[in-house]
Amino acid sequence: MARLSSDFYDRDTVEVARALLGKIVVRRPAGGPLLAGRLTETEAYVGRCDRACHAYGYRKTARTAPLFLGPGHAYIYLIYGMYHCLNFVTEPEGEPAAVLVRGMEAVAGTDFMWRRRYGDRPDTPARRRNFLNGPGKVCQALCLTTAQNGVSLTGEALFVCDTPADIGLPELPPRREIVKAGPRIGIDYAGEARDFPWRFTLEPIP
DNA sequence: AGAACGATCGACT
DNA sequence: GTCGATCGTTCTA
Repeated sequence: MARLSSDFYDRDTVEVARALLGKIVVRRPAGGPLLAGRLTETEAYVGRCDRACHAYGYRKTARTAPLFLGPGHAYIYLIYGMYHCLNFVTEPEGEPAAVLVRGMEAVAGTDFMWRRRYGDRPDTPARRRNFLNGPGKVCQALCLTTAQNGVSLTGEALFVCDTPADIGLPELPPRREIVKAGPRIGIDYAGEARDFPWRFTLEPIP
């Protein structure tokens, strides 16, 4: 299956965060169906210069070690004691940095992901709106926990590809969309980095 | 050893 | 809009 190689991630993190929008994240959970989503919201985190990054100032600890594995690995951590966040490690090896996945649209395995999020609760407009629009929600739907922390994105369990055709699915209809940049969410503690416009969303053109 | 806190979410006023 | 849940990581002593 055609997937993005480590070269895709081996460059400036802000560029990767933008380039990932519209791409397809693919997950094969053990004993579950193929899951896929179209990325609609990302954020860049750069250890070298960004107080909001867990590896700010090249801080290497047990938690941040995956950020030093080099481009094309997953960095997944537990937050607030109950949710997980998925990141793709970027930049050349030795530069700890990553792109946080904050949102996506379901492409494959939708029913399975719905069950992961809501169990048997029925479909409502509010639940549709809030299905996959947050980092913890994405990990819940994709069955991602720290068990997958550090895995290579060139493996089978988790990777990104350009289009659904790359995994044998029908192409999606073309859409009018633009990339919007803005400040990142939930990092008010991060000093000057608080205002970096490193959050990217894919928005419909009005 | 102990305390503070967090790249969140959902329930509730 | 506010607030609590819940626990690993990190820092301080």
